[in-house]
Amino acid sequence: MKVRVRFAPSPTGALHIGGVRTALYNYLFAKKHGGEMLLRIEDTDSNRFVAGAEEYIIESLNWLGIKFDEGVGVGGQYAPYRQSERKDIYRKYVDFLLENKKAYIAFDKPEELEAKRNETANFQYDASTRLQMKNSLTLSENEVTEKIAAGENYVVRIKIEPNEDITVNDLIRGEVTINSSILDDKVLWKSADGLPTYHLANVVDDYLMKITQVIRGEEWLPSAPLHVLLYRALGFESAMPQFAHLPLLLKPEGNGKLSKRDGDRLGFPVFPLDWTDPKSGEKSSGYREAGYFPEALVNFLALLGWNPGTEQEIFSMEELIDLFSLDRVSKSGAKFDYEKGKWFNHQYLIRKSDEELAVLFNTSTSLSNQFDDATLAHIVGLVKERVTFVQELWEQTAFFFLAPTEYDEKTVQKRWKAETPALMQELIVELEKISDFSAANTEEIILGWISTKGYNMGAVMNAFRLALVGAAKGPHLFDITAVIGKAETIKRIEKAIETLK
RNA sequence: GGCCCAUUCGUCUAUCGGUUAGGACGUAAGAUUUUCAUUCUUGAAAGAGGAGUUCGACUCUCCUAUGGGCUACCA
Repeated sequence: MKVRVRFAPSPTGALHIGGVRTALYNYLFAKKHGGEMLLRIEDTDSNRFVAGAEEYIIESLNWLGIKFDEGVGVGGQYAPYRQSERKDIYRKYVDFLLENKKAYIAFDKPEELEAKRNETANFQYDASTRLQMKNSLTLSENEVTEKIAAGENYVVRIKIEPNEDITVNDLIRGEVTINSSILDDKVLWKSADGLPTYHLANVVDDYLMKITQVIRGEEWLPSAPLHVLLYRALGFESAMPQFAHLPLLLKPEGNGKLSKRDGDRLGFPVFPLDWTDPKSGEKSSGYREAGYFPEALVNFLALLGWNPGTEQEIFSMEELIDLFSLDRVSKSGAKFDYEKGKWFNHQYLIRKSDEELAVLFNTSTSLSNQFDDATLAHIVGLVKERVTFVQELWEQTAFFFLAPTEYDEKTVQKRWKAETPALMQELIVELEKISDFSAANTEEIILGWISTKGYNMGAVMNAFRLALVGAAKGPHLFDITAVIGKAETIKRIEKAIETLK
């Protein structure tokens, strides 16, 4: 049977990083088995619908290279893929359940239920209580039809038979068994917006869309037995998909799972892309805008809860697909370690060619075109080991483009002594004599000059660096002089002498 | 409260009854370097606790503890 999985987010805001990982695992699993993945939008809660969320989800996954074979934005033979557009389909199945006494109609109002919960500790709408409530089990058929005819609102609840052990065979956790008595008669059809709840819509759609594996977060594990019961009641049991409940992504400190509401307050983005909440106007940053490479984020996320059992850390999407397996997914939640995420980005950055980085660098800053492409690539290559993000390249290379306007005070105190100006004057004289200003040649001549004169290497070189860079940092000094050239090198030394005295 | 899931260095993890418990991030020290960084070397750092099962448990079972999830006409 062809593997078919789905990623089924709810458009209630930006997709967070945990959702991204779920999508990624679904994708890896599907591709590993030559199967298909579809995108279904679970918008059955009209109250929580957020404009733009659907587009955001699609753009995010697209950026990360997680591609759908079918679904919203792609189309396919099981369309529509937006649950709000499938209302009539669900209604048929609810009616089927009603006819077969697997579900019943209930008229209890939210306030009445609320009151019941307040007066009875651990109140649950189930086999032990439903006969005390207002529903088609306690009311006569006439009363029910009259109420409905009178326009009274009602919900449809599943009728859970008590005292039955229900076992869910989870691909990650093995057998999970619970007794049906602890389950409540969940609402399947809401009166508030005339739409099914997640449970019903989810089961019906997975069945109709021929889903073979349901790979979702662990927060769904408690309701998995309910879903199994729903498959049975609907007569879908023989086509029931397998379940795999993924461990959750946890906050780095304190406790709880990572959630949308964390925004930036944890000190790092929880969203793939920048996001502005349309209602509150609150802005949250995303990994893309923070400077992450999509491959790096994918690699980092893939390893949060899964590993191939080897000591390899860097994987391309193709390698991940090749190696992925659900039985190597861990069972316990993973705390999110942002520092490690940065390391992954650094690894991807240093693996990029100087030319490729130069292009990214060039577009990320608005520099003057004082250097040609080859020189720019050369400059980037000199410093790329030092940075995590492309946008950090500027602070590491600014002195190639601009002469220092100020000099780091500590370095001045340490490296610029009374005798330094005279030394620098001599250095200028030596530099003037050099015709081949390449790094190697300049270095040979200057170091030779220092040693024949018996000067202190550190005294000359550190002051020289201070004059060129303005601080005690930067790559090999003669790599800098070769790039900026003889005239600029001398000019900077003269300026330092003048400024620092 | 009830139910479910989990538990190896600070963090992500390897180990599928017999290992000096390995790797990575982070961290400490040292080396290299004319600066800073890189790089390299080395170090510190873990099986929650208690009972079993077994010749032998990190690994299997149970209990406890801790963490997490769920417990809506939200997903």
